[in-house]
Amino acid sequence: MVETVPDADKSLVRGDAPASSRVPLSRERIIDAALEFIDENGLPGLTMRRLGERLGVEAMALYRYLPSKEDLLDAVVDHLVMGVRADELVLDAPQDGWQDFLQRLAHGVRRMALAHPKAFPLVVARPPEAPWLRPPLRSLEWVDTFLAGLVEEGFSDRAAVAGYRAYTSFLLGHLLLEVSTLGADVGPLDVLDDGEDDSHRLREFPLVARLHGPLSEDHSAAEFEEALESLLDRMAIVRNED
Amino acid sequence: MVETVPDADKSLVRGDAPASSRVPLSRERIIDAALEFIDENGLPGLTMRRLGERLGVEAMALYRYLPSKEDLLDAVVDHLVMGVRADELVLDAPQDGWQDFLQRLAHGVRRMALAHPKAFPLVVARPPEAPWLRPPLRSLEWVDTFLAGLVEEGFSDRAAVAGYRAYTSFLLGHLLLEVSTLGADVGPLDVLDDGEDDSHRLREFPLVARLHGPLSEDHSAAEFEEALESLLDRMAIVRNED
DNA sequence: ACCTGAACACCGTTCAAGT
DNA sequence: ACCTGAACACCGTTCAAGT
Repeated sequence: MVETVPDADKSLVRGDAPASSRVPLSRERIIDAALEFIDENGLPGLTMRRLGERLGVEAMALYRYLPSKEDLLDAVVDHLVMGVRADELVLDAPQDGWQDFLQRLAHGVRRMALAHPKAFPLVVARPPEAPWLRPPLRSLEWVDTFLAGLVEEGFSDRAAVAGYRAYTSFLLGHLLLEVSTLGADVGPLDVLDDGEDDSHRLREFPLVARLHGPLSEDHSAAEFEEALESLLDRMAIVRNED
Repeated sequence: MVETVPDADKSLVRGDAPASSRVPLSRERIIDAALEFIDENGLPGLTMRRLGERLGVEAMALYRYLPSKEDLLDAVVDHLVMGVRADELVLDAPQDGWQDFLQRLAHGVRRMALAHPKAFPLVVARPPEAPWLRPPLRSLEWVDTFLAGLVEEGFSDRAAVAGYRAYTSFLLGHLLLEVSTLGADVGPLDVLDDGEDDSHRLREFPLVARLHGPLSEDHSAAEFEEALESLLDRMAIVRNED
């Protein structure tokens, strides 16, 4: 987001090397640039060489700050996951009960996902460090915050852990599907081919054809809300049974 | 699964080229081999060249049957999604009510996911052809079957569509997380590093340390069942409200 | 101290040529 | 009709060398 490069010398005619080398490279700067690149061009387009180019540097220079591309992607994921903690609307601990706490957290994660639809699948795809670090809450910090929040609000250990699992499953399913309809374009090689070929096959499936209208409507926000409420109701029952 | 190659000539000492070229290449054979390869070696290991090698052929030969690697991956996904229809335990239409229908379908998809944990993420990752073809039920066939099943059982059009969306979100979230703990190893480059570094950071998060036991237990099956029941209950309410 | 050039092994893909 | 050899443009990554 923040363009740290002073536009002093845009003198060079062809902007191939923006000479942003004034600000020295850093892990932070590389990670930010990678996320921006993914937001703009999609995951498959991200290349060490192209990322270097964007930073006014040869690809090999990046290896002084990150051991590999894998590590870069992990760092981007961490950046996103930790970014949710910086969201002022998401507070660290329950203030108005656990339900309010989980509501705010869910909306914070959703904002992150919608802000970076092409990067969010990464949060899911990177293999987790431990089986109980479940995306999208895949950090010790978040697991701790989450469990502490529930235990402090009267959940048993078992119920808190069960809640963590159900909650992450819910977030993942809903947000991944919502986001996939946004970040669908893999690049500029997108040929619009709707209409012809689709309607051909649609004649085989008259029900889908009839429901084409309702099927195309987007009610993601309302559906997210409803499913979240239903999950919280379910958790409330488990909590009181204990 | 089915080895169509007769083991007539395993005569060649080094098994580099299994000379399976007796059976001519075909789209089917390539897709099957690709799925097996992913099951064994993981997605990142799949390469046109290595897949050719497995089939006793140079990589370029594959291009007579599939236009690109992207198309190959799409074909693998289709193969998996359609494979669920061949599962005898999953029947096409409601026989004992819609709840039983959705239960059988959910378990069929789950069996597929657990049988191919390293390939299942593909079902999610491939960009959908239309926004209303939602993984893992991403085919006109399944959308039609699903909607027909519900409408036939008294759901309004709107309720059936809402059900389709809630149901796919549920399957995706639960199965992706269940499967990611299975297919976690990206290849043979897996260095086990548990113990030392983890326990170091764990001292910062005493609650996670305390709950390490419960957090490591696997109750996927029971949690899947419970969440599914809860979803069906929710759908039953929507159905009756209509 | 920080970056580059040249190189290596490996990709996906095309196409003329082999059998 | 079906497959291969050679080639192209592009990867991630290493390392000695430049400034």
